[in-house]
Amino acid sequence: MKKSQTEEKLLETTLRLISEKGYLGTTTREIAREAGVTELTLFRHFGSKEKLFEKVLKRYTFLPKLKEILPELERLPYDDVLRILGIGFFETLKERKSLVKIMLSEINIYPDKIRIIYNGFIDELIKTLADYLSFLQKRDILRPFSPGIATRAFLGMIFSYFMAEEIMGGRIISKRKIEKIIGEFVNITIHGTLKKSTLKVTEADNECNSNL
Amino acid sequence: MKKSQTEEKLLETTLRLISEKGYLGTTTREIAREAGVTELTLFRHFGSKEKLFEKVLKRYTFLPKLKEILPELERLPYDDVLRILGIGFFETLKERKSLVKIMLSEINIYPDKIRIIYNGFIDELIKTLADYLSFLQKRDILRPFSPGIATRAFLGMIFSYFMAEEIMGGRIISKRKIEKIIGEFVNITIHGTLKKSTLKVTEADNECNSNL
DNA sequence: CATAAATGTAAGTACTTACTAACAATAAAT
DNA sequence: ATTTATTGTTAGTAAGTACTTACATTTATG
Repeated sequence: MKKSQTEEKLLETTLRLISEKGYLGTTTREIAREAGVTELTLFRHFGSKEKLFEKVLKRYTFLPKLKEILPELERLPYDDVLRILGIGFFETLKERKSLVKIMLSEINIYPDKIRIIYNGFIDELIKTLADYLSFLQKRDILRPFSPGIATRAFLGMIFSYFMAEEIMGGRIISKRKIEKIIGEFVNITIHGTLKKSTLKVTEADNECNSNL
Repeated sequence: MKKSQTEEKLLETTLRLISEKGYLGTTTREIAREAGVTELTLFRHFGSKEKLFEKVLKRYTFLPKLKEILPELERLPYDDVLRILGIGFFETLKERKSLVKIMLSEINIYPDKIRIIYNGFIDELIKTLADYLSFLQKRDILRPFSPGIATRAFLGMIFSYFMAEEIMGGRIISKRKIEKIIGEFVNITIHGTLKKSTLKVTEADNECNSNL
């Protein structure tokens, strides 16, 4: 077999096994067997278990596709932007579920390696969406609030739902269902961030929360 | 030393070490040494490493205190209820940070043991808050939406923030800062769930989201 | 003080781990 | 077809793991 093919198979297998059983819970013998090669081949290609792990993290990093599609979205209505971004975020998490699992379980043992991936994905996404919210604020469409925190609120709803269902619950959520859920999340976020005048609101609605 | 004191020390030490280095990354030798006893003492008390781990999970389970305080809150204004519950939720996560770390890193290896804890805490909290939202909907204070999903949205914001900062970021968030952040989360949730008429809104605000 | 409960010491077992050495067999490239 | 790159086989090492046994020592309690 060609060198690159063998390495590819080993990387795949390592990603899967470590996401299922953890770094320490996965043995090099097992990886090699599941990849259909000898343990020695594994070491000839990657030198050590830890180097193999590092290559896995580099190879299966998140794609920055969400950041790329946002500029095209800026002419769509607010709720469509949130919906498309939200669904894209969830689908990315689902595609990279194995990587997410590894990040969660190995963050304490390899914080540096994991944080590089985490920041490269989340920070940029937050910044992009926050800039968009900030833009809508300046156009007086959204009420005043911290765009960074609102972004984290919206993405946080989705991430927590993913965590609860797909990671902790071990369930696989259908596309239809997640679209419905994210639709509700979008509604809450829209009503929660739109300027009241945009909602055709009268004045003196500051105490609206206290009269219950 | 008294039996109970030794066991207590061992349980504490196990919680801390496993939360830092994972179940497989923590050796019984190390636990015993850090607890100031012999490895043999550990086995005499708990029989096996796994049984010790189970006792740790049982002992340091989340307290259901949030559920208990909610009935007293029902006469407070909506925003105060959310704020108090949100801060309480975050503080609980922070207090049990070690347990949260263990749950995240061992969910794949011991899904049954972990899910018992997870469900015992989260499910009940969601149900309680969702019932409260449902109650406000029936009194026509909140607009129609799924109470369960809205609850998960609100708690999800907070949980994700906790994950991002305290777990992935390794930062410790001050009480002052988290109160400010949760204040923003509460604002979004309130505006996102209150009935428009409560916001003194005119009719025909259905298309408000599409005219951007 | 005396009895019993708890802990320590030390040695060891059976097993698993990441990783290596020497040599033979196979597949790919020229 | 022949060289070269890649893999397999087999055996092994040194270290670490959870856990045990037998016996001595300490500590708490009545």
